[in-house]
Amino acid sequence: MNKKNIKYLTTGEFAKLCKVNKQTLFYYDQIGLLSPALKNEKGYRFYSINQIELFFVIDLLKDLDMSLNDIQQYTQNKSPENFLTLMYQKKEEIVKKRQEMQMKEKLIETKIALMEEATQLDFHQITLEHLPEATLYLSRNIENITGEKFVEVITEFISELNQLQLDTGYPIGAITKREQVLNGEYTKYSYLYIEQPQPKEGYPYFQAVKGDFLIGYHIGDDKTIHHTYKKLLSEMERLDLTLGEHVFEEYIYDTVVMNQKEDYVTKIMMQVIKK
Amino acid sequence: MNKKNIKYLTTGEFAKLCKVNKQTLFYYDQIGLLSPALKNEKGYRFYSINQIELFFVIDLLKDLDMSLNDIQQYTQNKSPENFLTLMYQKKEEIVKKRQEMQMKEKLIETKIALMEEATQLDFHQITLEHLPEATLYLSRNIENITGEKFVEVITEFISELNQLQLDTGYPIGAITKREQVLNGEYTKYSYLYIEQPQPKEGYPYFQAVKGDFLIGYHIGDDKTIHHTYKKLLSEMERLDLTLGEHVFEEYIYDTVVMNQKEDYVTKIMMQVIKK
DNA sequence: CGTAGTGTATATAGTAACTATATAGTCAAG
DNA sequence: CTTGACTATATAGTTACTATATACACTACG
Repeated sequence: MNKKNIKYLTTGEFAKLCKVNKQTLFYYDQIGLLSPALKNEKGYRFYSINQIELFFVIDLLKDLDMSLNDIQQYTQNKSPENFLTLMYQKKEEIVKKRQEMQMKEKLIETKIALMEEATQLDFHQITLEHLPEATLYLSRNIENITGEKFVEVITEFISELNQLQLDTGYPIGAITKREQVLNGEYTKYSYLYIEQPQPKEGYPYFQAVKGDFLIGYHIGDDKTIHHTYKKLLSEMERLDLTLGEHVFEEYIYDTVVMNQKEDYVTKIMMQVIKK
Repeated sequence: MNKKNIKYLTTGEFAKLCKVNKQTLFYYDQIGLLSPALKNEKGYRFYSINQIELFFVIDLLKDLDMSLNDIQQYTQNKSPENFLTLMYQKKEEIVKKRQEMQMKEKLIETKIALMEEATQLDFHQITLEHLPEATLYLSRNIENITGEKFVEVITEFISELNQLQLDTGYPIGAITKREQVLNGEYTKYSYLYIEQPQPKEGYPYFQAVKGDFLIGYHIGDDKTIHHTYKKLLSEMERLDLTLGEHVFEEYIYDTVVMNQKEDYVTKIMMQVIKK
């Protein structure tokens, strides 16, 4: 900003230039963050035009989640060197933030795709489908685990998702082994999982076997899920199929889109082998 | 989120899972945004594990600058359709936000580059340089303009920069015509400008004539800039050059990095023609 | 020259979304 | 049966404004 500094701006004018409330400028003056170049004997504030540049920098820093207090640390120690240090630091932060934003964009896209898909489904239909290979990120084994330990495992699992940026927007599901299912222990899960459509290298993934799945939907509380399992198992027999290694369970509709447990929908995917 | 819903989490456990303060969950319960699945007779809260998914969605929406109040509008009208509508809307917003972030990343890069360059300069040196063609975005003419009108023009100019996303991080400079400079009216500027390294199509730009420039730096208040102009003009004569069409002025160090006007540095670029 | 209308100022209170603190009740382990 | 770690509520404090009330100033018109 530059030139014609003959002319000073009143608080109102400067506020308009900055696109902020006049009160905000009073506040900035009060806390000593950005004071007008001049004050006349009546207490009227006058800002020089080039102060807009400083305001823009303050606004930028604010946008990068810097507190006014921290910004003031800089404005009270202005220098080309300190400015450079600050900018280098903020550069790093903004790059990280942009990447996070891109992740979240993807996440929203996935949520949209999943929900669009869900609205097309007939939850009363049982289908036999061939699923292509998918990569799953697994939790620790949770087969024989106490309540307390379970909280620990799931906290760890979710921490990992955040740390390794594996939260793709796909639902967190649960895997049961054939053994338990044949025993009627439908909710004795072995692992939690989340699908990784673009798996990163170097993490311990579980490569889900591609293959044939008998897919059905359970409407309602998990407590009654055995009904749906029984229906699926009898359909399996009817189609002359045998149960494969694993069963996958994930929520289609959960607390995010429904108010009552009665309206939740769980997708059950039974791995099957054609005799 | 899923499974093993046999086990409920206490407020402390759930807070850890969500990576927030316990107080925040009390607060969310209080305002009715996210209440625990259960409360026992002693008032103890118990969250079901799948409530983490709802928390994550709330957290995502918050991250996209949605107020808790607005989020509550959704949570009180949950449905797959409303969720989709919301997500489509937020998708648009996040795309816009990501683009703004990318602009700001560029802006910071430019500020760093300019400041690094500045720290290398010898402000007492007058140099003759050949500058490549640069594209400038210009303000309205400000040659014979009253103080009031000037505020109007500059406000308009800055609004345009924001609206058309032309704030590249380069300084706002001022152009003077040969006529005024020869008359000794060094601060009778004709236009404000900002450099556009990657000019977009379809805007009325001023294509800066590439050519030879005599470049000097003024240290101190603009009020004394005539001294530097005189030095530059006499150096021009010494080198047997004639003044070209325009003179460009921009701040190298201003209120952003310096406290006093005495420390400001202005770069003066005089277009010259070799005889 | 007085007054209406707009502008400026200060002071104070209110807002959102927490965060911290104080006080008290609960529970499980030794 | 007491200690220590948890739970709860209630209240006050925080940040970065935003709104409101009141008073003074400046300008333009009749």
